[in-house]
Amino acid sequence: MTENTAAAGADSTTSAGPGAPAGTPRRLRADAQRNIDSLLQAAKAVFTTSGVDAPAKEIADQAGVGVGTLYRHFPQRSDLVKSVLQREIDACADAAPALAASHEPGAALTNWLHRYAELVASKPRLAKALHSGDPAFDELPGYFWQRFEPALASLLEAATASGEIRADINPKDLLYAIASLFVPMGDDGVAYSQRMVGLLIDGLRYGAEAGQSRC
Amino acid sequence: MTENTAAAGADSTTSAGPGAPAGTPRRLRADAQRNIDSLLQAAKAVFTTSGVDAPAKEIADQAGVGVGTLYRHFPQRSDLVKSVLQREIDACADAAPALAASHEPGAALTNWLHRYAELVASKPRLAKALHSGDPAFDELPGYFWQRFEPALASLLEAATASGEIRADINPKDLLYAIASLFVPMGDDGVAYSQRMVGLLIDGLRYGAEAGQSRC
DNA sequence: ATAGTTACCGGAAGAGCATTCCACTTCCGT
DNA sequence: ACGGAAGTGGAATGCTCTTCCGGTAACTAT
Repeated sequence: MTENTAAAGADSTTSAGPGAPAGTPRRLRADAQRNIDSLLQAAKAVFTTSGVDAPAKEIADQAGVGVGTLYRHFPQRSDLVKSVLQREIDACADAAPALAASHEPGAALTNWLHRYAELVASKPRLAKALHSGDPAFDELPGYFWQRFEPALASLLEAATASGEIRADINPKDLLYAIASLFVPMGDDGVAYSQRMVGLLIDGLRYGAEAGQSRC
Repeated sequence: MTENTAAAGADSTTSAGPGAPAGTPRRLRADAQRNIDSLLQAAKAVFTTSGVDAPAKEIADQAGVGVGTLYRHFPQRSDLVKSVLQREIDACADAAPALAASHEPGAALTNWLHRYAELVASKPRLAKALHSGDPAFDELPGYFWQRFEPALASLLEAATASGEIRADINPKDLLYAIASLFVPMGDDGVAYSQRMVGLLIDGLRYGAEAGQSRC
């Protein structure tokens, strides 16, 4: 994961923001950036163990900062949830080029798809919060596709070019199909869903040799 | 997903001693029953205006009782939510025979379907809480079908017998279809969904004269 | 009808969490 | 090294949930 993480503001980092209204080219101080990282890391851990409604102090303690610092960077709880998800999306999307560089195209693709499935599977509570109708999360689905579609597209392209994968696969469809497999599942069905995803990936291979399979 | 028809029997009368458990349903005192009614009515109102997370005191005040009384009858918040929903389901289901007695079969059917659609449409937040994975609500879907399927079945039967409605309609399918129309909608799309339901109901009529319409 | 026996009511008290505020600390440019 | 500004931490405040118990009103036996 690269250093992204604007807190609530959604700005900062490298871009000076030409479109921004004379706003904040001010770079974040080093300790502030460090604390934000700690908070996001702690929040991710606490969210998975104690749920998204965990006490703020628990997150602050785990990050080794005061609650004031938490509220400074994430005035609303939804800001924290949003940033955690964005960071996870980034981490997963950034893994695509890395895998492409270190594996055969076919292996890179399947590895990444499992990584993606893992991400989708491990966030049932976050996904619920996300679809709760809270307008604070409206931008997340867009970010999701914006990051994942190009990432998968390049992997697919490489695998197709090397002849390991058939050519009639649409990235968005595949992402959506895998995500759908996990929707109805609770905590138990994860293994089942993993098997289904494996089947799906095998299906990708099939067409490469046999031309076109059934629907 | 497979809905389970869980037995929703579970009455509030838990026999205390093994000595005389039979025949002592321990009737509720009159004022207690009155307060429970007030609480359910108030909870319904507050849930729709302030959401399911509204303060307990707000509900107690609106019901004209103390918070102690609320917690006596509904120790858990989910108990209150569950009871409110059951009461609404009951009210809607009980409206079916009443409509059948006071209207032509066709009118009774369409009136009831609109009533049902209204119920489904007005409870997005409650529905969310219901699907939140909390096992406290596991029995509710079963109760839903158990009450509504027979209610609609009798209305459909009468309307079919009088020739106003075609015969190839399955009660459960129709209930599910109407409920589905409201799923993706937020607060704005209610009007749209209502139009779709109207269309659906018109479709029921169509087949009665012309045989079989498009899907 | 009356007195006795409960079940039940109501709100005050205790505990926990979210959020704010500001004196103090740490960083960065000069 | 120094001064100013950005950033920090945690005490303080207010709100809410939940429990508890003295008082009250409803049933019951006579």
